[in-house]
Amino acid sequence: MSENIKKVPAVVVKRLPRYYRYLGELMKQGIKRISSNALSVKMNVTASQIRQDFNYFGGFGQQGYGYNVEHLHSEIGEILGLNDGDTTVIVGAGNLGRALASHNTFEKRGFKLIGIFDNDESIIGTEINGIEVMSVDDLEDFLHANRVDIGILTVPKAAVVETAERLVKCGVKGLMNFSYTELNFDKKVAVENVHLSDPLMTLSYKIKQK
Amino acid sequence: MSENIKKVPAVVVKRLPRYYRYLGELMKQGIKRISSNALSVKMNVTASQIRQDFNYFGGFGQQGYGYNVEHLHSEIGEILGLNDGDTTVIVGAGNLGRALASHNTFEKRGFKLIGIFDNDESIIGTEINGIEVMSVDDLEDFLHANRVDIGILTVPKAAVVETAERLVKCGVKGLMNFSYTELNFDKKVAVENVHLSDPLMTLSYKIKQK
DNA sequence: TAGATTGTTAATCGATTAACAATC
DNA sequence: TAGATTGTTAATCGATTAACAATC
Repeated sequence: MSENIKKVPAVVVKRLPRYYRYLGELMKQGIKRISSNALSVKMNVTASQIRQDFNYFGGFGQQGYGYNVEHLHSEIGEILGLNDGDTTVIVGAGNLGRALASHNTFEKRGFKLIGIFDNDESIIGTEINGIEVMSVDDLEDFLHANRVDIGILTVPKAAVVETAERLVKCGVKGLMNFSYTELNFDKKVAVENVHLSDPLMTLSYKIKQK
Repeated sequence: MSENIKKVPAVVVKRLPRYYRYLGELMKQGIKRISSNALSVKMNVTASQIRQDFNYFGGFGQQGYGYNVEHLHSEIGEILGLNDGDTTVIVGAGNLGRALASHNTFEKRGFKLIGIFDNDESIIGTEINGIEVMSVDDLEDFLHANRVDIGILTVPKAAVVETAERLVKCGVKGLMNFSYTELNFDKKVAVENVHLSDPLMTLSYKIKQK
């Protein structure tokens, strides 16, 4: 029941989306409550870890009963900030940028895509998923006119640092970087570097071991 | 100098692609050798960890000198199996499937995309990145005629389990799953579940803490 | 109430870091 | 050779698991 005083380890935070996913699934199945033990079997982790993880945020269960699935799901969503209506822009309307824009997964988790930018004249003005592609030249204007929380970077590697800095300068607080470099900002800016080829490489490694 | 006897921790394997990336970058910059200490500064990890990690595979350095960048890079590539010419197919030619097919990152790491499949008649027969989209009905025929190592699953959630099983039944050894479920196969099949919304959610969390 | 299951403390395990002898 | 830096062992730290008292 302790307040959120001690810092939550990054490893715990990284597990939250997975809990969120499983609990969402349970809800869909109409399951109202679940014990840490039952959940541990489904998720293939220990019940101890589940209870420890949840207790970083102050215990959402009830002795003798377990956890209310819907309540726990919504609490984790709240912890992750999925109800904050975070706004995003995608910079780089290439294949990946377009795919992410068209994907509805992000919206489903409560993120609002409000702008797509590119520097290709032939793309600017076209629509992706109902949003008009704007020129990167208008990036600052847009960012000053609209609060943007998260920037999704699907620009070529060579452009990523400059683009990131422009976003940050205009108040963007988080960056999701898909290019083959690693962005590193000071503590003020949160960064997630996503390298799609990494899991493919570890797969390749695992296959060799078989 | 020990042989690859004790099992390499998963956490070490996961770091290999990152080393590979940094070493590739150093090569491009024309840097021939580097000490664990210099690399640790660049990568923002400890020199100790770097040396420990490499020693799981048997020490690639030289006392008093450091590591030969090109040699280390190629050794890590070898460990990851990037020279094995692993073949892949993409099942699901939606936005994400198309983006991955068009992306040249996978090829650059030595993976060969040899087939794309979908069930949409209007897509079948069209070309993506020079590869014709085939019908999923022909999946088994294709897999029997061609050795496929890794299957990349960009099908809707509802179809993923069945599709995965079909691939595995035909000898596919690894699966990269992009759908919003988690695949779990027995030890024989390697699986990497990639959830693109996870990093976005942890970003959202981190932003809240600032 | 008795049974179940949490919240939480204590024990264990594994991963990271420090230290240093080996050696290029 | 002297200096640098690895490979590797030992110490520390943190995360996971086990255990159990609290309590619904």
